[in-house]
Amino acid sequence: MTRDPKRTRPDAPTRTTLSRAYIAAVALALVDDIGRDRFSMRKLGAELGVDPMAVYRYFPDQEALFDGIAEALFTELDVDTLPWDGPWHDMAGQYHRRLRDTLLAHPHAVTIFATRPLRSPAAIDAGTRMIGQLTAAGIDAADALRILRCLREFTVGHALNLAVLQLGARRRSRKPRPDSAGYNALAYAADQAETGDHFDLGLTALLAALPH
Amino acid sequence: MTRDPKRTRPDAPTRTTLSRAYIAAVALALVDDIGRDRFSMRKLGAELGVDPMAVYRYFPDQEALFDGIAEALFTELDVDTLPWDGPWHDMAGQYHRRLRDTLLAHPHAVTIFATRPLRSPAAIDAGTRMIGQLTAAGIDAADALRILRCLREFTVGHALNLAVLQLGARRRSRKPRPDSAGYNALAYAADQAETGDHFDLGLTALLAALPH
DNA sequence: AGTCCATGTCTACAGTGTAGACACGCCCGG
DNA sequence: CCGGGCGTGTCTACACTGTAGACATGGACT
Repeated sequence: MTRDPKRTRPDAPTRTTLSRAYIAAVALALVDDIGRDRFSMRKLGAELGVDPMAVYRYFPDQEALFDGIAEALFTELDVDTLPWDGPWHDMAGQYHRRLRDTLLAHPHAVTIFATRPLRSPAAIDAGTRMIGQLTAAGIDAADALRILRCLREFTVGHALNLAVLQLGARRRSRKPRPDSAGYNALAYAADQAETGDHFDLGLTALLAALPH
Repeated sequence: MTRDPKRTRPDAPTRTTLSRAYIAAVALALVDDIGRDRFSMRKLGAELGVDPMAVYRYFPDQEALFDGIAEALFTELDVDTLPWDGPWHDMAGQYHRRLRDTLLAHPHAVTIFATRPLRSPAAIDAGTRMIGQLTAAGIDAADALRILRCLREFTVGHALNLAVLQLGARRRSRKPRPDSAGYNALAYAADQAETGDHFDLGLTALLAALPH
């Protein structure tokens, strides 16, 4: 089961005190390990080597901690290294591909990311920069936001769908054999289409049909 | 707060015994009222006028009950009345618009729907019918599945995003005034773009760029 | 030296999902 | 007619959850 027994867990920064970022990173690693539903503040405390209540000095409640996890995922995107100077199609394409890859690297955390708005300064800053790049290309600001929302919603929906399928397949393991009665056109198509290889199809379709 | 004090709750079918469908419908109504996080089996039992443990005669656990809620949402789509005989663009367009409308009518239940695969017979049947309509139009089965996945992922991602924004706005109520420092290009664009009116943009873009 | 405050700890409480034994009504073979 | 099974709802109990509130402690600053 644990393919990677020594799962990478962020090292404590010489263990002086806790910090929001460190707690969020450990919480993310714990969610990666055991999933959101098995996650608990007590287990997080144990993982931190600290009383569970200590976390509440840094986050008002579990919901805020999950906001922190979403933030940690966002910083993993490293948006500063995007092509902010080229055509916006390149920037947007790369950004959403990175978003997809990052989310799929944390399948257990995708629902956490997908179910809350990201309002951290870094995220807002990236959003404004994107809007700016589109308006610089002659696109109305409102249209720019619409376009970016479409791309983002497709990407997040895609990652969420894949994560759900992948995690659900683990416990069900129901794949009808080609000779069984349940093997219909849908199952046949699913056999042909590798799961997840349609992301580029949708992304390029969206980019192609939207204004340049 | 409760704009609609007498919230429509499905009538008991002359109250002989419970049933999976009835329990799922009441659970959905309860989630609509109080949200998924405040939902509990005990409250569901109270709403049903029955011991909480009675539900476990019909669903093995809460997760299975939520599967039932997702099923209830799917049946609300009434897929039989889709234009199964016309061009598949019409069928797919109408289907995903209905899906969006239904999900937005249950903002508190969107996360439940989005975070589990739908494997009910009705859903599988609808899926195979859709695949069939696309292959009848000369599209390879694997490509048909890819196309449908793109559309579905965009739609679900969209509904999830809107639900999250709408529900989050209720508790935060943070909308920067135009004269404040936090009013940047993103906030300006958000003021211009009505939330949610970009769905047609993305859907038609996807349909236009995909094979006919 | 004394005060304050940030940080971590402890206890406690209300509420959760659900396992397992129990009670009651209906149906059906004798 | 009966008696027993069985489907359905009930009750109790347990391990576990998030988190409020009081407490300890150690270093920093006056």
